[in-house]
Amino acid sequence: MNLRLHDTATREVRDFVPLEEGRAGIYVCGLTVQSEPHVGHVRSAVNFDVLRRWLTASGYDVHFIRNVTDIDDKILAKSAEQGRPWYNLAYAMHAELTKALASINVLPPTYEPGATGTVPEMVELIETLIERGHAYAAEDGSGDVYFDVRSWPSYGELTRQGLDDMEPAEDADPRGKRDPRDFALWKGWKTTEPESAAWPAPWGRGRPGWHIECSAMASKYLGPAFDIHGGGVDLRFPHHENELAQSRAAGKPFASYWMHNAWITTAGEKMSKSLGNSLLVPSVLERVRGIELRFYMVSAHYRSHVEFSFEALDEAATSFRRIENYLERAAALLGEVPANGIWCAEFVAAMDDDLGTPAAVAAIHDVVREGNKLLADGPSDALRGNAASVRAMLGVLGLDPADPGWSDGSSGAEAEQLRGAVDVLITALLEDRAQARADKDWGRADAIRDRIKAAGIEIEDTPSGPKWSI
RNA sequence: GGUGGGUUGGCCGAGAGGCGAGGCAACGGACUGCAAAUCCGUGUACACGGGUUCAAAUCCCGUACCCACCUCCA
Repeated sequence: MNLRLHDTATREVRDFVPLEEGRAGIYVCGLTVQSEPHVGHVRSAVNFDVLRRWLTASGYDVHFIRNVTDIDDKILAKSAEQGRPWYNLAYAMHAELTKALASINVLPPTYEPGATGTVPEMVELIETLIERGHAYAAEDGSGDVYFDVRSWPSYGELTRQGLDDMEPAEDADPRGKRDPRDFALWKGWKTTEPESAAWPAPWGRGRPGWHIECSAMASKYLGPAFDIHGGGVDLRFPHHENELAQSRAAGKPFASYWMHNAWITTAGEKMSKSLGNSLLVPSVLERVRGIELRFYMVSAHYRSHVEFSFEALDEAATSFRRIENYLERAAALLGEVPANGIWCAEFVAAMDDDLGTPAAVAAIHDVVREGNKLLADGPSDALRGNAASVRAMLGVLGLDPADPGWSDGSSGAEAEQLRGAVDVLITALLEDRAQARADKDWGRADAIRDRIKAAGIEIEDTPSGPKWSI
């Protein structure tokens, strides 16, 4: 079976046919770097990271471009509020985003262009649109340039909306627009804005409109036609609709497939406020590990709305530990298990069916159950193959616990040393307990175990002796 | 007004006409000195009302409720 993907433009799951055999170009709308990322923000990144990994695993040469919007109205407003330069805010928040994505093992894109670094290409694109009669400089002398939606008959094709059915924007200031639905390609500099937030252009200094940046960056790095364009559902309209219109109006075929991920929202209006900051990625990671947060996200289909709750998050973490425990016990028996095992047929079928990660995870659980049975019979090739298979499938989802991508500061040399020290101490206590057990002095044996437990360390008796874990 | 999505067992979360995905929790059993972990077993879930069909969570019609988006900012 071949990979099939849901295409927003056709509203159906279609076979994925790349423009060029064996190669896939993907453009994903990243974030506007205006504040710290919360779990909702990073879901999109995780979803498209899974797409990218599956394509790569399936043999495609993937070119993955994810942009950063580093200049826009919100950034200007927030930086003014905070009394710091806009570029400082954008830079700092970009760093936070990078950190957050690394903490959930999202691979760095092939390239991460920023809007401010692509201004000349945007100016070129706008010039083309003006030449072709699809854009015009505002008549009010503001220096704004607008896209002329009436000049593009197929406007609305992505979301299947007719221009005349759209709710008229009553509060919109028509300014120099010919039609209230025309959107800004270029925003003329205003005296209230910092001079550093403006770039030279034939229509006067100014800054790019929101939509033009993605058209320019996608074309620059992937070409006028590319395979997949992704982003959150809220971007379908107006952002993606506008990108599509302006790109096609400029003579570029643009994306073959449009993919949109659903949101994570918070439960109950009453709670949303109090949850507020606690949903920032670093804060969630005080409760669960990055790999567990990622597992939580991957457990739901990317097009399904997820209502975030800490209960569900904890449950997902418990579920993931079952898989992780299996791999640990297999490794204890076999030594290092290779990461290149085979994917089971159910897993492949699930992933090929529009990235059916919930079914893929179920397939992994089934293999783990088989593995747990094999574990009882001691080391074997079957066990090795099974564990390698689990690692391989987890790897496709970015969830292989042994992936170096999960190592952070806490698992460095210092942590290793600490672990060694704890091991010596616990081993001494376990020797006492073993003696007590040999003497059938259960009271003393359990007291030792309880004491260790009170320190936050669990003791499990396994066929190969007691094992400790934090 | 327009466009699209949703409502599944105690909980999370798949599926899209025909053997109850998977996980978490619970209960029973096996194993264990006791645990833990693991394995085996236990559920008559598809918002509501009609209809089509040998067969409907799944298709059709209607109803209710919820959500997203509708042109800088939404």
